[in-house]
Amino acid sequence: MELNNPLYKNMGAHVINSIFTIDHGIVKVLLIRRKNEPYSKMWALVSGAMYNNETILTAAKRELKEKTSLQNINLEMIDVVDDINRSPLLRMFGFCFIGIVDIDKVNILKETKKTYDADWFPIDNIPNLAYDHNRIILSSIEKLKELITTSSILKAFYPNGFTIPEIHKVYESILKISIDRRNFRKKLLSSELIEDTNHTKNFLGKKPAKIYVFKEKTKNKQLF
Amino acid sequence: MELNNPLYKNMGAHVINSIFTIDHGIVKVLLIRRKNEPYSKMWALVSGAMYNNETILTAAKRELKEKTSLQNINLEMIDVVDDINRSPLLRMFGFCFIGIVDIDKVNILKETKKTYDADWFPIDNIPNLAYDHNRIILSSIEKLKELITTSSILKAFYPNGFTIPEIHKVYESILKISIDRRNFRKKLLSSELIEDTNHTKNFLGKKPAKIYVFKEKTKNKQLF
DNA sequence: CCAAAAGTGTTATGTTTACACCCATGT
DNA sequence: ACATGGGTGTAAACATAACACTTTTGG
Repeated sequence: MELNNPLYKNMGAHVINSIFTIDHGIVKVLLIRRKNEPYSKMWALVSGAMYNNETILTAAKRELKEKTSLQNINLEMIDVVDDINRSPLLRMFGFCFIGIVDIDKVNILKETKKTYDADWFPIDNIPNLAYDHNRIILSSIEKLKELITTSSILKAFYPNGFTIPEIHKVYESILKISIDRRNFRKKLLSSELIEDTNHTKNFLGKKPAKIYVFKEKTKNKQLF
Repeated sequence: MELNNPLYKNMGAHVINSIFTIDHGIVKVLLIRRKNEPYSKMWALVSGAMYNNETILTAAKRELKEKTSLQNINLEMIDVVDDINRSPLLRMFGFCFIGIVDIDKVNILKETKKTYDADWFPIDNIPNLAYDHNRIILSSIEKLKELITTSSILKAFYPNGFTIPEIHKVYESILKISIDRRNFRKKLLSSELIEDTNHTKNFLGKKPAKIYVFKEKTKNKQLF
């Protein structure tokens, strides 16, 4: 490779996180409001420029932490965007990630050095976003549906285990379908993706529900 | 983004193509022998450095054409590798693509400005490769299996249509399983991924076989 | 003892597997 | 006419879908 050829270098990269949650049955995505140019004051996915001495995943986690304080979130790369003019400043790749968090267990920073605000938006009601994030959030929503049926992206969402009725609602919210309770339970159990923990979770005035966890190995079986 | 920060730029990218074919039932991958440093004289996947004024896919196709003369091949990005030191010269992303061609319909250039040789290697017998291509070819083989069961990557392999017995052998070769002829036909037909062309293909001394084509829309249904 | 949600079983329906015979062609 | 591989149908096994009752808890 002729390193003196300027065509071979002078590139940079963004990392762009679509962080989802489920809030009372509504699927929501985390957005931040930018302070800096370009696209100052606009809402955007949790994103930023990557350093050339870190890995892509490290950059994604760093940006997420810097702009929202979220840590230890499982992120999965789902796409690379590379329109030549997608950034007005420099040729920038966009590495897109997806993650899912429990809204009740996280506390989002409202303002940071580079952001004015941060909030959860229902995926049916997303404001106009900076860069090419309008397109990216749409493909992330599609990918979320795909991931939930073939892999257990939900493992990260329920690190301490989950009950089957809980996760049932999550599937219904994301896929926008309704699934028979009893058949859902049977399918999930027979998939061998989850296992019983011998613990139960109590809900007020209701029969306690068994707590399950995702097994380590993912078999990549299509569920729905 | 503070453009004067050197951490934000000075990156480059490789495009790395795993081109597969099926030669008399054996799955093979296309390798080239490098002329230039680094890794001069070593075998490698069909790859090269991307220009900062082209898209990633354009770069992948350009490299494929420059080093093998192959054109109009359908390429799909399957992975991004980003170890910080994967290239000794510069921070380089590696964008990995997969493609599949019909060995009887292509003619590979043996030598180019940047390559000494090019050849097809059975995937069970691959020489030591340049860069991190040993790892990449392994994940490409796994991805090939995955793609063949969920999408019709074979569409590009059979642009003029195929017969069911032909494609049946391809599935068996790649997945290394045996599938009942009659059930294979039924599953593929009922998947609605393919349609009859009302043409037939003659084989010497055998009953002519119907020619099918893949439909445009891919439904992403898991077949096996 | 009542309401609310968790947990279980059974039958019907659809899908996949296993398997055997007939058909069109070139020699 | 026969050898070779293409094309079709059917019954058994298995998986999925539809559906109703019992259990545990807090109030």
